[in-house]
Amino acid sequence: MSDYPGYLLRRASAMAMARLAKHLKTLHLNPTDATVLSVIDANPNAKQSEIGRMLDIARANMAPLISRLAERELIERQPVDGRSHGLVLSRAGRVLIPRIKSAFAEHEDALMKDIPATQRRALIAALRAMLKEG
Amino acid sequence: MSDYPGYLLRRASAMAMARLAKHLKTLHLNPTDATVLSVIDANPNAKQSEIGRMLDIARANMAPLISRLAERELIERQPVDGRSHGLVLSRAGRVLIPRIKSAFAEHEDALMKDIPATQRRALIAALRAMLKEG
DNA sequence: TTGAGATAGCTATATAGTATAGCAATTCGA
DNA sequence: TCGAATTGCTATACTATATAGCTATCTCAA
Repeated sequence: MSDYPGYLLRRASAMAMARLAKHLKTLHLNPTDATVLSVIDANPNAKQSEIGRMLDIARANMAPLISRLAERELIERQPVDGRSHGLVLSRAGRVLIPRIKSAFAEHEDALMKDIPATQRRALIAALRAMLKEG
Repeated sequence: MSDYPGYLLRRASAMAMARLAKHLKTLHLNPTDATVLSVIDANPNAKQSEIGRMLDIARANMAPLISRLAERELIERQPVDGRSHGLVLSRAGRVLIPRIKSAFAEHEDALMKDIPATQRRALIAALRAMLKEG
């Protein structure tokens, strides 16, 4: 429809998110939950405030998100000091990780399917540059 | 944070939308309203279902959006046939267009500021390819 | 050592964007 | 001409995100 990169960005992102959400539905996870789980996997014992900062999720929104994952027994909270706790995956959470990772990988492959390698590199560089001084 | 193009896409889009929304606030418009107005400007007398299809906005969501713009007297509805009507800008709507356009232009410039021309072309091509078989 | 300020987690609530289901009127097309 | 599709619309739901404020805890400099 448009030549505006900004508009293309919006549309492409919305399309990609919808598709990812659909795929993750088989795991009963939304993209954010799945991302949080894989970040916890990669950063065991990180505090939830740290996870939130990494993913740009506000403290207020992290709280119910983490409670939900804890209630589903996908993660565990381990006290670090009096006010914060480290997050780790539970057994069930660890079991889920390979499936999350392959869902992400499939998703990225589908996105990049028709994009030549040179363009991919440029795309990544361009998106990084945009984010750098967001 | 991540090397996943999909995740970068999501973050870049969110950042860009937030920034655009902030700029458009001076016109008391959100990005969607502003986009609809400029599409009506470019396609006078298009039906609202057509606008919706162009911008991928569901019929159910177009209705209140268009009512709002009509209530603010930025657009007018002209009967086309018994069930549909063409949309045109009102005087006030036309007055707004240059300001909307320059807000969009500034926004796109800001996004592309640190991105060399070659990368821009690749970015646009890549985003188009993604959307093509969304 | 203590007091101010920062931080962590949390609750409640508000706002916005989008999705689903369904309705009545109208138009299209085999 | 009659069934199917289209248009505009309402009501509603769901999700993501934003705002404000609370308590408890920790940090650090005076």
